[in-house]
Amino acid sequence: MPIREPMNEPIRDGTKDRPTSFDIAQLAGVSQPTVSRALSGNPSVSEATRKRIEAIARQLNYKVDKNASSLRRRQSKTLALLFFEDPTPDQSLINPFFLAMLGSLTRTCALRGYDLLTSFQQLSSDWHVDYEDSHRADGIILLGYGDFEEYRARLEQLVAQGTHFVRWGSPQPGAPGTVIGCDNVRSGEAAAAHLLANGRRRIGFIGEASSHYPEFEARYRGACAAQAAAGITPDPLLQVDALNTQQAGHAAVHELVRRQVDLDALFCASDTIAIGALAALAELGLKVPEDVAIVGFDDIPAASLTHPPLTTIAQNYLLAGETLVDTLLRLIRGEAVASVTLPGKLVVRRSSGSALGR
Amino acid sequence: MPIREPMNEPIRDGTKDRPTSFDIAQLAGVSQPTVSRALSGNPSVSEATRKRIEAIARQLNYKVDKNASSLRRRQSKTLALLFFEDPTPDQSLINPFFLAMLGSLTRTCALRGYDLLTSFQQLSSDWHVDYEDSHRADGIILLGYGDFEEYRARLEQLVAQGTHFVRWGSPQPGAPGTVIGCDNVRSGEAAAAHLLANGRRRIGFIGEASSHYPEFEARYRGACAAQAAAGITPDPLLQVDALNTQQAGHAAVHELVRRQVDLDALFCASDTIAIGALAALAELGLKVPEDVAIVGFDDIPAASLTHPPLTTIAQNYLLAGETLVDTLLRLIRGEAVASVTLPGKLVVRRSSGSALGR
DNA sequence: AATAGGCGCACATACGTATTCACGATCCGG
DNA sequence: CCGGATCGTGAATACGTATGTGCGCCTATT
Repeated sequence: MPIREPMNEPIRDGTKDRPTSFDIAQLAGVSQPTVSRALSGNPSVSEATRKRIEAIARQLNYKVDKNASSLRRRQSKTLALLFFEDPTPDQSLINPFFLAMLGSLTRTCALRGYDLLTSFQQLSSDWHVDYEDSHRADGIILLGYGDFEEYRARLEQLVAQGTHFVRWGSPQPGAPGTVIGCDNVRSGEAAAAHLLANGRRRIGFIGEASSHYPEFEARYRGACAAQAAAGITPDPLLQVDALNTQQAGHAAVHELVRRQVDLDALFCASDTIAIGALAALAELGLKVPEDVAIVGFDDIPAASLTHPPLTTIAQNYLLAGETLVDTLLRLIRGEAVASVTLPGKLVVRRSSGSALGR
Repeated sequence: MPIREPMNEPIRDGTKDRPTSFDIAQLAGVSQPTVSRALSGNPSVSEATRKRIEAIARQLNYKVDKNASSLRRRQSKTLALLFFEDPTPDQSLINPFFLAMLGSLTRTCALRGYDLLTSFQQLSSDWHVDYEDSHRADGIILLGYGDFEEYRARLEQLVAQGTHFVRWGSPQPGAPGTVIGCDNVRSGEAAAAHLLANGRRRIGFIGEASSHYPEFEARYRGACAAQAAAGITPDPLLQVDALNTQQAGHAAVHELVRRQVDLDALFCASDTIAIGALAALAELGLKVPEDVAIVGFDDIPAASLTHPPLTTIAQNYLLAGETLVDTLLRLIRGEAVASVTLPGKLVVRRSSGSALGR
């Protein structure tokens, strides 16, 4: 027995339920499949019929049911965005750089006809949230996924499952999946080279040099390379580990003081860290840039507001978001994709001093 | 003819397709409905059967198909978040306060078992994006929807359609729908009272006093009330319209200079505006707070970084996000809800000077 | 005027899950 | 030892859209 007896006889009454393609079909005097084809631009529907159907659909404010459509089509036209946060004390603060990228991500998604599901995850949590397995999303974007080694197994599981995903990070040989990231090494080089050009010789680095944050480590490598090129051997005592928080930056400066090392510049692995460092230096009565020149990383909105304004490496978050989305879409379409490295750009402000040196 | 001949005979072969509840059913030796019941916690399934099914589901990494589930259940367990942006030149900058709220929103959604669809809309765009009509979301959260009068018709259409939505804004009598917002009037009062207590008598206001931004207008009303209570008649020349950008704040200060008005304090309708104003004052050689005391609004992260640090009204974005989500969920459940006004809190920093006055 | 071709549309069905209904088994009190 | 309640499960079907298949009609060709 057919579900709807005379096929086009609408069962739904005048209740507040949204109209379905059957309702449109009945009013247009066609079958339901024709409605579906007309609204999806299928050329096998005549222009006259299409116009008629479209008019009725608009009039009834008919919208294709996304669930039914996704179920049948076997694709959701939705991407999932997963922020992984560091376990910061304040649960609400998100890496400003990622927030800046968010605008670009949603906009690009919209332009490509995709919706974006946003979610925050604890690094520790079982993020087997499986957006793709449950057909909620066609692919996944991972942000802030710094703890690479620790979670490598999970990423490899995603790859094995055939899940479509891209992540923002540090492109590394052998890393599972597709990675979009800033050229951290070269940008680190540029930052250090800038400080060297300003006459600085004892350059400290605040940020994990371990592989916990591959990006930070790459920035440090670049800074070391620049110093080596200038004939300077980086002093390990000048490097302090720090998470990506102002507090950590603040504490790191005090750690350097405790070590009684001589330094005339600081390269901070992120602007957030640099802001904490600036505060600590101010408390200690050290002048920036006269006593200590500072360079940050990210060019977050607050970077131009610090005192003095922060010299930093700007990441192109507009391009970053676009690249993440478009790469993921290519992956979903089954095209071959490669990891992408985007350039960073030195933005000189007052915190790094003039070329005349200290 | 039944769709699947012997009901539990799986049609899908060993391809990379995800398993369905039929697959689980066959392996567990039960019917598909039992699998559905077991996994959704239906108590009419025996504990033994449930355990068996759960084990198999976990082993196969089975996930309920969200589309099929939503289609059948007629609810998506998803909320849509729509950011409405002012037409700022830089398409990428979002109101920092809203970004701060984003974390709270996603977290609250996750806790309540909901997904969050995020989208940016141009104020001008036809945002008949109809997330609820297409059954993509069960309800909608509107942020940054300041242009109240102009779009009132659209909001009323949403109400008429029975769409579930809440918006962040200024609770006003007769406003369509449910509104969650800060107590802008009282907060404006507090800001002005603070300046008055510090001996200021000529208090300027930067921000739309028209209804374009109802929130800004309410803040201005509060400030006027506080001055009136102190026996001061606010000078209309001391009020300058400004959009919510640094550029506008900057320009507003120059406008005040052009008007040659006497002023010893500025209450800015947002921190973003205040930051622009600070920059303009610095250019003009005016000292903050000695010459001009400043109070902002929002307490965005950058507020504590300005020079001098900005006195401002903090909005509790954690509570705000929670309230938005929970109110919307009550609306969806069909419960009666009322608009909510949340308190703002004065955060005193250096930009407003000491109690000793100018 | 007969036929080949194509165009436009209807029919049937698939997508995977949730829910209603009914039925058999078990349990209990009388 | 029997009737009714209770529990656990299977059968059937609904949710709304998209698509493969095939049929009728209209036009163009001989």
